[in-house]
Amino acid sequence: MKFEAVTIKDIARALGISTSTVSRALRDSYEISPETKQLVLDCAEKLNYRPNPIALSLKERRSRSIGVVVCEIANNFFSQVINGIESIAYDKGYNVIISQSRESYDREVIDLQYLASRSVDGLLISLSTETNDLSHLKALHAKGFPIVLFDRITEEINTHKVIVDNFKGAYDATEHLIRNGHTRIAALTNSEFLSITHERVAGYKEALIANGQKVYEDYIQHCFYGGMMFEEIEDAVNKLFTQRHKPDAIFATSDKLTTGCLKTLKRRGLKVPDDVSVVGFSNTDIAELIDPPLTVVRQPAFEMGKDATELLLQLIESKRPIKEFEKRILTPELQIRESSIKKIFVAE
Amino acid sequence: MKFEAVTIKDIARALGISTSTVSRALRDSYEISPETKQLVLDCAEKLNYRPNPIALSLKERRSRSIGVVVCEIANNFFSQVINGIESIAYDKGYNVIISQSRESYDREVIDLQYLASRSVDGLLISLSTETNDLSHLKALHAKGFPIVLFDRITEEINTHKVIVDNFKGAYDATEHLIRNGHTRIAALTNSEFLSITHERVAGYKEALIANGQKVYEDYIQHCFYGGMMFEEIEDAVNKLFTQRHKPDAIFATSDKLTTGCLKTLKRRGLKVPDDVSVVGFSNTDIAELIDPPLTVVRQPAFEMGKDATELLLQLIESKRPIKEFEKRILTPELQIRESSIKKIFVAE
DNA sequence: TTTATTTACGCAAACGTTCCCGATAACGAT
DNA sequence: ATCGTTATCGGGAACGTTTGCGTAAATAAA
Repeated sequence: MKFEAVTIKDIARALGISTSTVSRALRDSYEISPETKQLVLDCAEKLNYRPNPIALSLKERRSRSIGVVVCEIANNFFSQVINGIESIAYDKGYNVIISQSRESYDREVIDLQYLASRSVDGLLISLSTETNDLSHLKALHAKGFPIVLFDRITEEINTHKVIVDNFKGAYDATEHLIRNGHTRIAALTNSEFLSITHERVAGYKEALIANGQKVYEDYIQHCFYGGMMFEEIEDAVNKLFTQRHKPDAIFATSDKLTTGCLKTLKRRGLKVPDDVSVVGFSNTDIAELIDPPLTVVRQPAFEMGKDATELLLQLIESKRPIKEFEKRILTPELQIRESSIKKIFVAE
Repeated sequence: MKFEAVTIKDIARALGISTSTVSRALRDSYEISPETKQLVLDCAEKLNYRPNPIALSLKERRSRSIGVVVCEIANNFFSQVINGIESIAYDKGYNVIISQSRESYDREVIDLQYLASRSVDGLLISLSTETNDLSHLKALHAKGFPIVLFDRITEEINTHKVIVDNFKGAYDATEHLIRNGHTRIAALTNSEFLSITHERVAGYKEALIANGQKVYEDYIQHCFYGGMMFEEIEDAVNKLFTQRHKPDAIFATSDKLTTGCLKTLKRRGLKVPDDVSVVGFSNTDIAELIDPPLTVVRQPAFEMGKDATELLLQLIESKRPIKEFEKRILTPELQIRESSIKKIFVAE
């Protein structure tokens, strides 16, 4: 179905004047007489004229839209980030175009190519768990295409970045478990390619060491696909419980891993926190409703989206090339609830 | 920062041929010699040429993008719908542009204007809870702009629609509560403007009547803003418990209302299901982890997104105006867990 | 050899805007 | 009467592509 829209030409024809005059009248140029302006304005109103953003984009060589690539939309953390992105973009008159990589490197490359071929003015991206090779991003970045990295970043590209203090988040969570008497703390985490994995595992290890506990590599389970299929998490948790010394606590480093872990434990009939304590990175808004109420490391997701978008628009709208880049590090919050408090010390 | 891209002209200049030849060579036209084609292809490859989708959009008067308006992205149900939308759009080479109305009528109108001014080829929309006047949608629809309504629809506009069987979902949920011995079932629901409110409340009432129970209007609490602010839900729940006969069960008709209801009950110290049972529409993926495991009416959100997008693309890509419209009604699923099972009948 | 057909390419218009240059007319100043 | 201003408008190129039409050369048919 073709949907015919009224253009500046229609107004010109209706009024018997030129398109240039119409254009200028609409933009309130000084070289158009007040009478003509009013005529044009009235006519535009009557015909319900709307400027064609595509023609404008072509002319101005900018689309006033930004691309977003995340692994998944249906995820508490990322949907909150997108919320933040949209809030800023909306205020500044930018459209938001969203792509999901679904944790696939190939899709990430395709998404990037697609978005970057000048249909968007800039890009916000959180890397997929499969992504190791960064040439697709580097090529774009080298050409001067505005990119801001958030959450899952890489040091290989010199641009604005927004993350949370993952080390601190993991350190605090682990130390909290230690202070509550846990001595065999396992970590359930993402692919080793990811920056967040490194930072969070480092925080976890450092907390163990600082508190005189040893790091057992067998206690660290990686989920290469970030738990995109449930079996992956199930296998990882099961491996944890086939060790000679079963863990007495699990630290999960992402939203999906945390809920996947809890489901697996429940299905195995393991009680939290009696049999095993759990604390995880999560942005769910019903942590308090979970059985038991879940101790989480909560990220300021909305803030992250806002900050990343502000930095991107700054990049896009700057006249001269920017050479100094910023790395914003937001602070995660440890929300302590019952899932991480060993009952044995409390009971009678 | 300007980001210069290589165009068809650059290739033409480099090869000393015309732009038409380049264009035709790239589109593998029969009237270009194999040698020239190869030359052009090689050159395009070397310069890393990407066609400019904006120029194409202007030429073809279509943008290959669709607009989506929902009240909120950070919501289990809607993010799953968007997931479905994106999956189809991606396959068909369409971009997805997302706007949030945040349950505000004014923002919905603005979003619509913005998207519809020919930057998108069609629109998927779920109405905001505030929306009563539909003239903004009607005007667009009258001009032949392709629109598909989903979830919160209206009968005032004749186009494709995709919903779930809200009546059945509510009926089944209510009947389930009745069969489990509940006699004072309250309903926590959205604004009366919304189609889903009507349908779900109707199902609730019908189930009561069919099972010989009376309908008390005081047991039906509406949240005009759909629970966008928590206090709204809190107030509604509190009102329920200031009745002379306190309800022994609550049926909540949306994701946000369900979780908000549970939070309020928890904060009031009311036990579910001992003090009051709860069943609600919800697409959370951790219903089983909630205390107690939550009985939900789950909507096939991903399917809904897919179906709506398929219908929209069908509308967009059809040569002649479509006059026969479809209303797809998907089936919701009642997932029974413990939150709706009165313990008193089970105990000792 | 002449004519008709094919092959392979270029010209230019078009999509909807903006904006640089002119162009015209009216008017006051010389 | 001539000139410079000012006010007001139109012509046309440009953004990157596609495509109808024209046309030259090469080939085939007569």
